Amino acid sequence: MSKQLDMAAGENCVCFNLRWVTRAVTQFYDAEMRRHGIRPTQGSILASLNSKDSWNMAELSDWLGMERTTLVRNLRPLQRDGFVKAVGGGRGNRVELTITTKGRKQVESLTPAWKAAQSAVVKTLGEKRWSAILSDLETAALALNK
Amino acid sequence: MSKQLDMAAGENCVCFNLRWVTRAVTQFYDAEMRRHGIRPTQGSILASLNSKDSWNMAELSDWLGMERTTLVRNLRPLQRDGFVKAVGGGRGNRVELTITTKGRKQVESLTPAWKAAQSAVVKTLGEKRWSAILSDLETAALALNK
DNA sequence: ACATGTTGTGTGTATATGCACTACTACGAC
DNA sequence: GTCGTAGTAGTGCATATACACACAACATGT
Repeated sequence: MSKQLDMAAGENCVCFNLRWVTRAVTQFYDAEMRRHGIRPTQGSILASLNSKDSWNMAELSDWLGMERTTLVRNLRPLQRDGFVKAVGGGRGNRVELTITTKGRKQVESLTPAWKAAQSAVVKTLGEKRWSAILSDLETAALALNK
Repeated sequence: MSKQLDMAAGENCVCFNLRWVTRAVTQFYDAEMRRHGIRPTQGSILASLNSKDSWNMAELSDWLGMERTTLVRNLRPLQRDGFVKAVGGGRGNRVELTITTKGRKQVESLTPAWKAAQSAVVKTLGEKRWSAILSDLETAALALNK
């Protein structure tokens, strides 16, 4: 049987459905990661910082697809907890963002929890289907950013 | 060429990718809807209220897949602006949530903006793929809620 | 009548998100 | 040199999110 949804019907709002699923998935990852004192969003930021020596604000926000001013605020708990160091910055000045040693340790100790969540989520549809979905969603998101 | 992603690699975190795409899609819908003074999340809530005469808090949060305490707060701007009426409520008492006449009018005047955004987003991948993706994502989200 | 468990609602605190706006720097045109 | 413009970073305000907790009403067993 086909699973066609009527995309002109309000109940099938792409935005609402994506937000709904994202809430559920985020809660699932969060449940695995919270005992390390790190949220999924923060984990993504740390992982990016861990993959390249130095970033400035605009570069990193671009990479993460996160609004620049959102990133400014999302970095604060990570700076407060000593996972990220920001040198320079202030109005008009470039800031140099780097992950600290403590931050790298956090990424490492976090990895098993992330893997557990990721693997459980991937199992729901299988790797192939998830790969196709993420690839399609990336296509859609990039098309909207034009 | 195949588009297989390595789902064990950190860059392909399902949570991060869903959050990223959802941010982009939400911004897109929001750009269409904001001139009506309504955000996408609020629109979803109003549309639900519009589809059934009376809800209480737990029912509606369940229907929306939105944490109950999140819904309590998300309703506030809608009550403040006179789109939703809450009768009863308070600690321990059931609340009866209903959309007002003003709320119904808002839903109607909002519909063209929603349709414009929905249609533009659907065009990025085509109706068929979006239907399949939403259907799969629903399967995944339900599996995680077990 | 009373204890108790279940259901239903709201608050405290913290993070996540983004538009409009401010403010400073750097650099090129002149 | 200075003037304008593009680039970069941060703030004000409002919404969105959810866990831990508090509290009230109700059913039910004793």
